Amino acid sequence: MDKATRTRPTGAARSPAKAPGRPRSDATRQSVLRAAFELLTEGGLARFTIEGVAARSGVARTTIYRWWPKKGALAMEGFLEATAPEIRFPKTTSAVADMKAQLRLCAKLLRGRAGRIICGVIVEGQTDPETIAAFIEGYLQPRRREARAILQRGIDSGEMRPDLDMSALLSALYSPMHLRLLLGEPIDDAWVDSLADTVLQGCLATPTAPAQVRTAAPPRSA
Amino acid sequence: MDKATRTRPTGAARSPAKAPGRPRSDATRQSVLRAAFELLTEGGLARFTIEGVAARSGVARTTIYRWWPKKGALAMEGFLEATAPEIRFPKTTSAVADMKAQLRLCAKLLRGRAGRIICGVIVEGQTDPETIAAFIEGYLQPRRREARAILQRGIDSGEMRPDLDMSALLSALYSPMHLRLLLGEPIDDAWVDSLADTVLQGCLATPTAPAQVRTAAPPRSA
Amino acid sequence: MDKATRTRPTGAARSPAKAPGRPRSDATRQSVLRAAFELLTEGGLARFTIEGVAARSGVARTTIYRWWPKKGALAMEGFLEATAPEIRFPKTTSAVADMKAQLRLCAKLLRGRAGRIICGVIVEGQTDPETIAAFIEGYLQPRRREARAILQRGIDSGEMRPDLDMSALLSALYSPMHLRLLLGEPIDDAWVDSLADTVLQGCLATPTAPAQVRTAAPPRSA
Amino acid sequence: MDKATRTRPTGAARSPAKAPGRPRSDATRQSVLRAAFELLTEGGLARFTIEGVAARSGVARTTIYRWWPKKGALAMEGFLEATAPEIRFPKTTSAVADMKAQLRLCAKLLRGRAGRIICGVIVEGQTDPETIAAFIEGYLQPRRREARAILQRGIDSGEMRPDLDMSALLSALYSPMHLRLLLGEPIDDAWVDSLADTVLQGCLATPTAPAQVRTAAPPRSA
DNA sequence: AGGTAATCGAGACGGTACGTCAGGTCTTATG
DNA sequence: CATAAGACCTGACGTACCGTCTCGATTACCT
Repeated sequence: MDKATRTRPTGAARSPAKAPGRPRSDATRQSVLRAAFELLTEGGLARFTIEGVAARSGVARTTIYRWWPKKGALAMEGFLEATAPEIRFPKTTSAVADMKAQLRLCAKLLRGRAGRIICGVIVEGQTDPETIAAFIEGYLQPRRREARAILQRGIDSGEMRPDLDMSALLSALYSPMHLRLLLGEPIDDAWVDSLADTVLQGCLATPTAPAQVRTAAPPRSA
Repeated sequence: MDKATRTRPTGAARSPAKAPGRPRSDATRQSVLRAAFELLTEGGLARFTIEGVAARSGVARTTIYRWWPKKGALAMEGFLEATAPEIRFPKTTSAVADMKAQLRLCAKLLRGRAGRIICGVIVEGQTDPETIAAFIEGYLQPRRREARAILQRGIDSGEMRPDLDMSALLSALYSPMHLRLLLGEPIDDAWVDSLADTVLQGCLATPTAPAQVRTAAPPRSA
Repeated sequence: MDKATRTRPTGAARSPAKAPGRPRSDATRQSVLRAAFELLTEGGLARFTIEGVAARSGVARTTIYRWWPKKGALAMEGFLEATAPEIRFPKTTSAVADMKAQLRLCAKLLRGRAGRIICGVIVEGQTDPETIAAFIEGYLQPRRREARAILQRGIDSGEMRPDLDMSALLSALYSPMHLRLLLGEPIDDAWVDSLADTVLQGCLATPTAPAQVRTAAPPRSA
Repeated sequence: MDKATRTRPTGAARSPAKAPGRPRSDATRQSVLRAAFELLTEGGLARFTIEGVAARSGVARTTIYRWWPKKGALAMEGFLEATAPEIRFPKTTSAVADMKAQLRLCAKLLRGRAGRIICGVIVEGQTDPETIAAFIEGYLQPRRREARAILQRGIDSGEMRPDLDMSALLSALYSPMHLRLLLGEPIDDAWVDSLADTVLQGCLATPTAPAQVRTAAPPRSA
């Protein structure tokens, strides 16, 4: 975010040294993020409080405020820190199959601890635009980019229509599960699959009988 | 909602009946709900506070707590009170046209003051399941019911496939705009239309060339 | 001070009832004042902190702020509450004797716990004029009034000059011990006596040899 | 004061001596003292804060802490630095006249910026004995010494009684104006004069009618 | 010239207290 | 009973300074 900027003012400068005063303690940063993540995960939002994070992390409140002036920023960073490694993208077969695989992966993420945090981030975002921006930028966009790539491969291979409205399509695929998350409704794989089928069914180059769509799209063959 | 029940636990008597003590003042109720709605609308969430509502409505805090023990309940009730009349359902031509009309109507609602409130309700709902339930029950369900009816008419008339997964379809159509609302992204009619086109395109009984879908579906004719 | 005003807005109204809501708890008030007094007495100034008072008294910080928006006000009121009964005025013989008696009494007060508090009040007063005013009004004035009466009796009886500049005289008699208090210097009775002798020696109607003043002035007799 | 000692623990050598490391920057010292003085003068105590001094002087906080571990020490040194030159002692006529002249001079000082600082020093002194000591040593004592000299001259010339209790007398003359300062009461020359008259009236070798004292003491004549 | 030893600036960090805001609960009196 | 008014406790907020600490960059003197 901007701590990076703070730590290393000149983005370019790869010179190892530069910061004047005492260097920022990474241990402190880690421990704050971890505490934030845990609290958000356990008590979810209600328990997620700067005081709480300070208490659990053993870091002074003031220090937290120094680096994360907004609670949302803290939540978001804690989230990214903790879930970044979890984001694995699927291999490749047909575009539809890949798409569904990624959706299932995403659903799994939402079902887990990360789901609670996303709710927290969105809630915080209601009061602070920057948090929302960070969320979109740091979480949604990457996923959309990847999904876009998958779809593009589908178009290129002739599996999918070339006139897809990608933006709309991605919304139709990803929004529902996030809204469900916020509404506390379950997000199981079956549901995700049926959504994907329903939405993708009109996107194939060769419109097929509904039943067929269910079993992944046959390339251009037929 | 349930204040009726609370005021007069003697289920049977809905007649003008005799209440033991001083009867609940409707003026008070109204003024609280109006204040809540205004605050939520103006300051949105940050300003929406029991204290604030009490101050603006001129009602004692205690009284508010008595009737709306959860902030979410207050928000939700204020929301319904104020927006119920605004919910107009579209006439009828083709199912697709009706669907798009309703989606646009809904989008308009979200763009307006009601949008702010919905965010508030969802946020409150994160801490209080009852609020979420009330939201789903009182706002989402009616809309879905109506949409379902539209789609059913489409199926019955042969305009749409008979094997639609309605639930998934409705999610695909309605969730994206609500998520956009929460993310602070604009919800204009053009976007809504392109979403509807994208999603509905695979739902027609007679798969059409993409361009054709754009101009509303021709009934069964061709 | 003004809590009185707050509790009973209409000064005149001695009618037993009037305050709307829940009446102020006197237990709370007492316990805050006591805690304040103790802290001031023990740790003197450094330890005298709203948080500390709250902790020791078991009263919520907010409640303290409600009634004593300035720390000085709290110190002052605690001081008066606790020392009011201690202020005993001397009997009567000759004016000079009475005067010295009162001075000794005052010195004793300053030597005790009250001394610490007076320092606190004066310190707080440096930032808040109202505190200083309360101190002058509530502590200094009463003492001066009494001293004035003593001197007046002395004049009436012919013991003292009729042309005394009372104001200056009182300053000369009372200020030194208060300044000593602030400077942490001891205030023993011998010192007080020698001061009184020195200052009063020029105030007698019949100027006497220095030594004679020491043994209190003989009324008009000689 | 003692920074010398601190800088060069090798007590003996006050000669240009050998300092191992980088010598202390006098520019820094000056600028800190000036900033301290200004802040104390302008905002009086509330604004007088190490951070503030650092900010205004452009000197690092650490550096300030190194040389003035107590805020009081800083205040005191800044005070002396800035007011030392202002301390002018009166010439000579009669002892009483000299005395009054010096009192007026002192009053003038207290009325000015120095007054604010003295308050600050005394306040700080409440928490730190060294500050009080420095204040007494560096400010009060010099004045008292001079006053003592004046009175001694008066005694020697026969103008004043030889049995004066100097210590008490000085207290009676100097304390009142300092206490007034702390209480925020005005210290005008007229008031100072009347105090001096009242107190000194009993100190003359030849007791006089009150009116006469008012117009300065007649040397030895009568 | 290099080493040693100090000052000085910059800033992170853990703390304490501040004063405020909101949430809830309670105690009274009145309608 | 429902209301209004308000006292009270709780918990968190965000801020201001404090005093300590770690760095690196100077700036001397002393080999």
